[in-house]
Amino acid sequence: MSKLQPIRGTHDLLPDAMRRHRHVVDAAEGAVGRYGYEFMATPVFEATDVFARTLGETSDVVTKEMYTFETKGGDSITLRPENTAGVARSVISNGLQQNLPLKYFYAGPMFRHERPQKGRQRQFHQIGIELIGVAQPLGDVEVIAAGAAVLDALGVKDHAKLELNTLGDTESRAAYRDELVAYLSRFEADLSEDSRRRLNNNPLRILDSKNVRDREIVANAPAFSNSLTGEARAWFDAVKSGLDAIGIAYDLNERLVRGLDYYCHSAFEFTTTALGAQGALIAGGRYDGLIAQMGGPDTPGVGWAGGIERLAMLAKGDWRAPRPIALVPIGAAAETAALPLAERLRAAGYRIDLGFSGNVKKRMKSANHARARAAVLVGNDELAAGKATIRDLDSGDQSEARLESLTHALAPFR
RNA sequence: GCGGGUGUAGCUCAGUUGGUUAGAGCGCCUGGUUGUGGUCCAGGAGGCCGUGGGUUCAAAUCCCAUCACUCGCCCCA
Repeated sequence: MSKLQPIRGTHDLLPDAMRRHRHVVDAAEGAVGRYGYEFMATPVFEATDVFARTLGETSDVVTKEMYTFETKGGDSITLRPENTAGVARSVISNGLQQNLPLKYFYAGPMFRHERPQKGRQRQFHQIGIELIGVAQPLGDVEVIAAGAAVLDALGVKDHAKLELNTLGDTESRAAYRDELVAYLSRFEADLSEDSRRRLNNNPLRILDSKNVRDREIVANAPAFSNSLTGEARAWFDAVKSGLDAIGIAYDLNERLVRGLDYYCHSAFEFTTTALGAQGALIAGGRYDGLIAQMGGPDTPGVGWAGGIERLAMLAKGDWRAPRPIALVPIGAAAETAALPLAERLRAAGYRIDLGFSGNVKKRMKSANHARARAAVLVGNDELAAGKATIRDLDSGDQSEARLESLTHALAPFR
């Protein structure tokens, strides 16, 4: 094992892994493209404020997981831990509220300083979509449907189930928060340390605690659904009936919460049990308050993000490298002729392997290693006759073809 | 940040109660084949046994520390 290792929590994407990775991105782009979402990208780093203010000063991501640096000019910048804040910033920066609704798809690296685990890295990659400027429950439905379509395209639908909850509107949440804090305060001494801390700054998160004692206490907590305003309830009902109408099954989960203030109405996760502790494949929700909170015009939004590595581990497909055709020159004269011949075949769309050195045996061996479909042998005999020998490397059959008509003769091996 | 497991060849792994030149399979290289791959045969290269310290006549093996990976907690995608 070499001493020179990548930074903890980061991984190289060698071609085998990269093809798998690309497949997730391409399949997702295709799926959400049918809903009108277009590929875009924001910078990998942003001013620290973009994340610190929007993700909530108390969230784990902000308090202990961000990669934050000071620039030579003295500004604080942060490697993005997620992409929604960056998209929101972009909407404001570019004055995009003039073109609503916006439908964006993104894919790229995110950075969180967490303890690495299976399906959890410090540099990881997400795909995601954002629907900005739609203040109707139908927006939530479409976003969720697009997520389901991505899972379907990747062949992982069977591994995933959709969990759904509502966080209501601001009024509902404030009312519930008071009620919940009142209830939990009676058990403050019994709560876990984490949950006691959350009691002040993030009480909804306690509903999500995995601590056994916390769960017992939470089991009898007042239900959020009772605090919903009529408007919030109607919104949620509309989302549910929209999903029903297109046959997307979901499990209601009142424990599914988001700790961040700007989240409202729909919160959802496509989860799996196939990846150990890392259950979330795609997670998202509505964030109507976000853009306004960042200083932009009051603009609603809803979206989700999915972990590419997690999806790639479950995705079904064939990731082998595409098969080339090997061009095998024999002798000095043939080597000279091979280079322009290779270029001509490449220009015609063929994937041509032309080795840099080696005798026939060596070149044939590496052709086999590259899983080439065919080898094109060109030696003095062939050159003199203006021909090439084509060997089918699967069957071993050989035939001859005139050099001028090679692009046609190789068609079966394309 | 907290707990458990694991670190031996490029990869997957053996390695006895501590004992002499640390092994296998796969992969890689060379040859058997001067213009023909896959199969077969023969040969070869490649290891500071994760790193540092300790115990011992002697450490891949026992002890301590450290780093990395991994599983779980936490958090999330």
